[in-house]
Amino acid sequence: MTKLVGRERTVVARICDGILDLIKTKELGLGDRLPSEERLVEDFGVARPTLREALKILEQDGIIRTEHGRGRFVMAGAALHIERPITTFESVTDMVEGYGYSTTTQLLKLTEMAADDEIASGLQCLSGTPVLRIERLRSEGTRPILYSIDFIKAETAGNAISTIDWSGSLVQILRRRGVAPVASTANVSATLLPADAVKHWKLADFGPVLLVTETCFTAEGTPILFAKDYHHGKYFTFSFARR
Amino acid sequence: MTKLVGRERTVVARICDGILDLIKTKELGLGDRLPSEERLVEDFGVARPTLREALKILEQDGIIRTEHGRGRFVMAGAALHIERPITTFESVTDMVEGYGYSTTTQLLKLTEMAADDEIASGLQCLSGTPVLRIERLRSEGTRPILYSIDFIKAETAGNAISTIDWSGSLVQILRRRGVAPVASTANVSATLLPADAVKHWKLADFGPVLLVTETCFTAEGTPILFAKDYHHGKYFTFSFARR
DNA sequence: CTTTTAGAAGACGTCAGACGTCTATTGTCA
DNA sequence: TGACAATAGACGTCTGACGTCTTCTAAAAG
Repeated sequence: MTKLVGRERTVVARICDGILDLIKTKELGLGDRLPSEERLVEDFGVARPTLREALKILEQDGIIRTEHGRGRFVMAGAALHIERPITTFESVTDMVEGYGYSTTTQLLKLTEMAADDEIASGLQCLSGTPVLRIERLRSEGTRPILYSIDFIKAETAGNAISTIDWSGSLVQILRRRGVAPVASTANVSATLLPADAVKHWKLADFGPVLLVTETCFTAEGTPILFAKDYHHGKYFTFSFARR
Repeated sequence: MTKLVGRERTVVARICDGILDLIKTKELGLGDRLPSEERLVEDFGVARPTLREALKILEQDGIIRTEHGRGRFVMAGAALHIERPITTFESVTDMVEGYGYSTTTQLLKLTEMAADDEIASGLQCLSGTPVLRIERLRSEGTRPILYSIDFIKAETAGNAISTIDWSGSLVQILRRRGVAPVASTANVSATLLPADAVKHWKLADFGPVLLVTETCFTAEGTPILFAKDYHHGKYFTFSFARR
């Protein structure tokens, strides 16, 4: 599986890391000019096209800026280092852990239903397609901090519904079934908890919530999971870079 | 200013657009294999290193995935097309317009003050540094939808404070002063309007707000603007891709 | 002596061709 | 029939060269 033991994966990746190191170790500051391609080629012992592929990546990432005839310069993006950018795909479970919370997950309700328009649009299937609705609540101690509703096509779970431990990471469950989500389109808004959830599960005084609605895709581009995560406003805040 | 009239800027950019077009026009679907480098080199009439720079960009963007010895494949990222991704830097003014709102901006209060810890951290200056506090309200008709507080160093405005029309786009004002913000680190959370703002400006029943706190940087990496934008929960929702 | 201008140097942009390595397929041999 | 070796296709990297853009400098003009 992994043949990248002990060294970098590719030369290009190694160069990227090398240059990022230069910036991280303050050898290069904001606005500074990078060494010329010729110098970098010498320093890293690589060919120019290879070096340029690496530089293009950094440029694309907003780390450096290129000016024809002048050189390359460390850009604001280099300072825009975000600890846990929301733009990096990760499971809710990992995200919550990353925030330092140790939560318990409670499966509120597991139902099979027909996809309504919103779900069908999220999972890119036809309205009425059988889907699994997984309603869960994560709590830090006794305090609920994340109410979520996940939808997956019923066929994805197959007939393993009853054997699955739904209180674990949904992403991991899917990964084990060979349909690992690797990316998503997401949407964030501020709202309140759904009224029926408040009533059914006694979730009053939850306050403003950060609602993240996302459709997760496999590497092949198949929508595999549609999720609505209601993050307690006091416990969650998301960071990202804009450029 | 613009020497890119009539044609693409660079060959690499032209290739990127060309390949994205292939995907957009459905000539290439999710999971499909791209033509080989050799074929693409022929089709686009470019050299292989040049082509590869373009492909590296698309790979970095999550549009395609590369497998050594197998080829390149259209990835989920290609479907992850977001209309107005929050991860693209733009002024609040442009953002609001992009949402189709035609708002009027009201300058609530303009004060000079000493930076507290939060502001100092945002603008990366010392606590106590003189800053301008620009408190504004954008309304759609009579309905307030965006309450914002912006901070810039007093020295940035210089002695032009009184001559500036603060109801315009702050980003544009800065741009005209030669310190155009081009990127930012941002943070989003769900909360309510600050109590004092509600009281002073009669902003009750605003409901849950999406608070975006961001530090904007110039191309040189100088923090130039620290902003707190309270978006009305019912009127704003932000999209982005995660990968 | 000052100003203008042309040249050179430095740096990025692109092209051309070659070789290595990885994957998958095919065909042969046991 | 099954295992293995050869081969073709595709990406990864290297070498070298030429074009264009920016800047600086030094020579030429005033």
